[in-house]
Amino acid sequence: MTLGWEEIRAEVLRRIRARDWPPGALIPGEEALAEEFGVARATVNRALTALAEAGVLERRKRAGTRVAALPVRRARLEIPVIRLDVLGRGLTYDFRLLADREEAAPVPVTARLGLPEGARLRYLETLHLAGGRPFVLETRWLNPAVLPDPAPDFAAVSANEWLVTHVPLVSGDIAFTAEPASSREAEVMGIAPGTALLVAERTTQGTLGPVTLARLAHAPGHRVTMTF
Amino acid sequence: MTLGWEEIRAEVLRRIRARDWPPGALIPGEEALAEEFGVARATVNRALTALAEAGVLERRKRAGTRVAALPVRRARLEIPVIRLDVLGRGLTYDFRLLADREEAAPVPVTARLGLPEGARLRYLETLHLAGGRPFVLETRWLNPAVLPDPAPDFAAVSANEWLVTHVPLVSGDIAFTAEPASSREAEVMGIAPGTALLVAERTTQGTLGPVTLARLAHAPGHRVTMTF
DNA sequence: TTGGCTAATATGTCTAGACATAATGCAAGT
DNA sequence: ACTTGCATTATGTCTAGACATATTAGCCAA
Repeated sequence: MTLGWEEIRAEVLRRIRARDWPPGALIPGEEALAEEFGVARATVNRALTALAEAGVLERRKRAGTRVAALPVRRARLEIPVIRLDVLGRGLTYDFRLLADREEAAPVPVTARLGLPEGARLRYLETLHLAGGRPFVLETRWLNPAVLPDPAPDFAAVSANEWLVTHVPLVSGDIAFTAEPASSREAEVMGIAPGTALLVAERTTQGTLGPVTLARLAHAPGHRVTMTF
Repeated sequence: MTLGWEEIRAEVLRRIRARDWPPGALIPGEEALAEEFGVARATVNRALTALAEAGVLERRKRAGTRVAALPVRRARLEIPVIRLDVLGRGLTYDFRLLADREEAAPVPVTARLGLPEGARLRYLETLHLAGGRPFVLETRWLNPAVLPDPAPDFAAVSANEWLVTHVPLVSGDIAFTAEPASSREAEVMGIAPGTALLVAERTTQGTLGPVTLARLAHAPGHRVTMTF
C-alpha cells in the first residue's frame, strides 16, 4: 500500500490529536517526514499545506511548522440562493415583490456601501415563501450604476438569484444579528411585533463598484447552521 | 516575467468575471492552459484546484472544468476563544462561573450529543464580561467521560478556552438563532425579558466521543460578521 | 430500446530534482 | 551594546514526466 497526501494528512492529524505533537510544538521538517513515510517531499507539502489552510498548523519559512497553539476554529457557511435553500428543505418556493422603486437612499445605507450621501438607489422589498408561508423578508438596496442594461423584471426573477449570475461579484460580507420584528415586518410576516428575528445583513462589492446591501429577516425559529 | 500559480488563478478569475468564460461554460483543459501560459500542467492544476475549493469552478475527471453556474458563496467564520474576541474589541475581559454541578441532562441535550437518555453530565453556567458588562452568557453541558483527569477548576479557567487546548476536538457544528431572553437570561444579563438575543449553539465531538454542547447567548446588539 | 462493455480523455496525484524566498542566528564591524 | 550583513535552513513553488482514476461516449448485443 502506497501512501497518498490525504493519508499523510490523516496521520499527521492523528499525531496532533493524540498529543504526540502537542499544541505549539515544532513538528519534523518536510524532508524528514517525506523520508519517514517514504514519499516525495511534495506529497508531504501538499498534506501540510492543507492542514495549514484548515488552521491546524502554522507554517513559516525557515522557522518550520508548528501545531497551532490556540487553533482558531473555522466554520464554513455556504450561502445558497434562497430558492435552493427552501427547496433543499423539501418545501415549495415562491416569492412576492412587495416594493420596487428608486429613491435617495438613507445615509446608513450609502455609508455601508461606500457611496456618496444622497445617492439614488433602487429599493426592492421581496417576501420569500417556503411551503406558502413567510420564510424571509428581504429588503435590498441596489446600485443601478453597476447593473447591466436592461435590468430584469424583479417580479419575475428574484434579485437574490439574478445578481449571482448576472453581475460579477467580487467580495462581500455578511453579519448576523438578532432584532425585534418591526411593525412592518410583523405585518408582512404575520407575526407579533417585537418577535426575535434572525437578521442577516449582506453587502456585496462588484468589479464596477458597490452592488447591493440586503437585509434578510428570517422567520422565527430559523437556524443558520455551519459545520467545522 | 514568469507566471506563478497565483497569477494564473487571478487571470482565470478575471476571465470568469469578464464573462469570457460565462457561468456554466467549459473552460480549456489543463494541458491547453499550461501551454498558453507557458507553465507546467501542475502549476495550472494548483490554480484551478484553488478556484474549485473556493467554489468558483466545478471540476470532474474526464468531463473537464466548468465555471460554476450558481456559485455557492462561501463565507468563513473564524470562531475565536471568547477572551480573545473581547480583547480584540479593545475591551477588558473577565468572567464569572455562576453554576457548576453534575446532573442528569435533559433529553434534548443528550439527544443532540448522541448520548443515552439520562446520562449524567457536568453543567456549567458562565457569564463572560467585556469592559465589565455582560457580553455572553454561556450555558454548557460537558461529557465528563471524555475529559482528562483531573479536570481543572472552571472558576479559574474558562471552559471555553480550556477545552480547546486540552481535549482533542475533531468536529462540530454551530447554529445561530434569534431567541427572546428568558427570565434567567434577562436577570443575569441585566436586560428586559423577551429582548431579542443572538444565540449560538455549538456541539463538539472529540476523538473519544461527544464532548460538549454549549449555548452562547450574546448581549443585545451583538454582530457576528464574516467576509467572503 | 436497454444494458453493459470498452476505449478515450481530463483531472488527480505522485516523483525527483531544482531554484526562490523568507526568517533566523551568528559574526563582524561600528 | 548595537547594528549590519551573510550564511543557513525550512518552506514555497515550479518543472517534466508518469501513472491512477473517474467518467463519458460510443459500440455492440440482448
